[in-house]
Amino acid sequence: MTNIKDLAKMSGVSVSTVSRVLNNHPYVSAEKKAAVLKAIECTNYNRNINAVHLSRGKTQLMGVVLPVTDTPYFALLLKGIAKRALENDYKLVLFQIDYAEEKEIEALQMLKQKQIDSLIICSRKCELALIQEHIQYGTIVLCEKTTEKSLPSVFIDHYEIFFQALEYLYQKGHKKIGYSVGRKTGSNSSLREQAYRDFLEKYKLPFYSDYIMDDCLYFEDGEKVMQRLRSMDIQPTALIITSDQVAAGIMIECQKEGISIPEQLAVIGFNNEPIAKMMNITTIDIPLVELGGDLFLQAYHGYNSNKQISVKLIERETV
Amino acid sequence: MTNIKDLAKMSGVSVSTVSRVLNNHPYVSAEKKAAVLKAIECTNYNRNINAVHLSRGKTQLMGVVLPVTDTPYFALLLKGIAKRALENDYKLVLFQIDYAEEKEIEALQMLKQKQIDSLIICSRKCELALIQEHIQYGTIVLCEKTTEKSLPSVFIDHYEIFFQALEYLYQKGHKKIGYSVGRKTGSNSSLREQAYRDFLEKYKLPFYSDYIMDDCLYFEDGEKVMQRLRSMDIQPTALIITSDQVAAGIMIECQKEGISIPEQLAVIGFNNEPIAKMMNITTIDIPLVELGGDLFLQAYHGYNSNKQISVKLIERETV
DNA sequence: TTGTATGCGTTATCAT
DNA sequence: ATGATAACGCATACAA
Repeated sequence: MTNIKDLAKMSGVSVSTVSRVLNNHPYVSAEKKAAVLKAIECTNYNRNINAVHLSRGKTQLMGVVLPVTDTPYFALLLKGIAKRALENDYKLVLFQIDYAEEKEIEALQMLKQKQIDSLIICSRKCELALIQEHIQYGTIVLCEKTTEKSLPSVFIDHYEIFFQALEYLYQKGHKKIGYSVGRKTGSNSSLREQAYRDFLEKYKLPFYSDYIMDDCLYFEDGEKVMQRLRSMDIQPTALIITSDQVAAGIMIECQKEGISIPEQLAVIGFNNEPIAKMMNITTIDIPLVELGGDLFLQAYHGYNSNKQISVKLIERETV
Repeated sequence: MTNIKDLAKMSGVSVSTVSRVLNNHPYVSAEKKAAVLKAIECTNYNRNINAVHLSRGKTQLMGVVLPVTDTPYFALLLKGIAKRALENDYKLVLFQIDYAEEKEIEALQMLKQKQIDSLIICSRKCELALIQEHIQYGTIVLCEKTTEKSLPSVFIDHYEIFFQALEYLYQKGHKKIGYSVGRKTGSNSSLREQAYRDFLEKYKLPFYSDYIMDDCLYFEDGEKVMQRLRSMDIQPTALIITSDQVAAGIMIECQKEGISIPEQLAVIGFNNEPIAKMMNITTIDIPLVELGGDLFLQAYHGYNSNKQISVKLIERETV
């Protein structure tokens, strides 16, 4: 492997001059530049980027923490992040951590160790305090509401939108409303449960713990939801499902069983995934790709702000 | 930032001893080790990983090239890769390159520059010769049949399976068969077209160029397929669709229009995605997660082999 | 078992 | 405009 020292020797200049040519610095004469360029050409030279990183203290690498990549929510978020990364010539280090907290901490470690310049945490499991400790080592951006915690974030207000969806169903006459989430852990789920409990409180409605169904991430989980529904003494008349693909699974299951939607069961999906449009599912439109892009840009520029992304309910035919 | 030099000074040993402690080398006395450990504790020391990389010439980073991450095919492949990476404590650098060849070359560059130790190319656009040139810099594993090109790979035989699907439809009485692909570029698509042409040749069937439909990646593209079908003078009686989610889109569209499947239109999907099971779609089962895992392991161990993953047709109710 | 000295490849500082 | 040299932080061959 040839290095700049070799190049310097070959082209009869110093290493500094070679470095200047490599980095397009001004103040280097045309002849010398040509000589260096020629040497680079001849030797098929390649810069050792690790040396550059060590010297500069930066890596042009951004970490992305997410539990899984094969659900629409995270896939679209990642799509938005990756798109902006591509535009800005930044590389992404993927931490697909499958809800393992220790791996989340590992990502924080990598920031500390300067292997990555910044970090986007799409879904958090560790304590906020731990994240706080690490912001000194690089930019960290969260995808949850952190306005009062002085941590950078781009987020949607899950409490607000969930409450809104519940109100919508209530206006339509529903009093027994269940819902599904991906995982019970995570700040989004907490916010949703809070909204749910506040809603019940507001209208003096009873709380049934089995109305909250977790582990609903994939299409086929729609089947599971319907099974659970059957096992309930008092069945809900409406469901809020936090992914359209799960909602679609429910619809297909209902079709098989002859349950008519929305007459016998109302369904609100989430994300406004393409499948929601095709199957006419009433849903919450969340601009996930845009959200991902904003996450990237905020991490990229190191802004310490909190940006809320607005969402809206799209009325279709399942309520 | 404290470094090993500081630690050495603090604990009254040499930098080498500190390094040994850091790397769990044997032959270091308990007292000195304790002293170093204490110094590490006190100073909240962190190793600068870039310096380690420079010194070692390795980064523990593996690159993954793929066009998009939000289609089931690539999402599941990535899932398999990420799973193995997690197990083996390896980090992934994601090149979500959106079919841009120059970005593919950039990944090759990063291998050359030692920013990544190895590279998995899930979908290729650049010349094989270019890849050949780069294997000297690190392990590269492809996800396509490369048996004769002496390039490492884990693959499925798209020609064979496509031909088999065509034969299956022919046995069922279909003579006008169309198909869809994600992109026309890419080796998989070429193989499929070859199988298609050979099939037509074998049974002396006519070739209609509009029977090959590209840009079918997402659920909503099912709508597009049906539109194209309507515009044809002679409509196919059967379709091979290279993603179950597109096939699902087609089924929903057909349901809306009152076209009965398989009576009026037969459909074979691909990948055996969860949606295929729920909607009873006849499909080609491809163990994508396993395939992804094998891609990782081969890149990880640097094996120079060619592993074929077997697939099978799953008969359900759409043919 | 421990320490010294050198290398890794580049950038940055400071002369000239 | 150019060059010498000192960082950057760590690993390791070699000597002791």
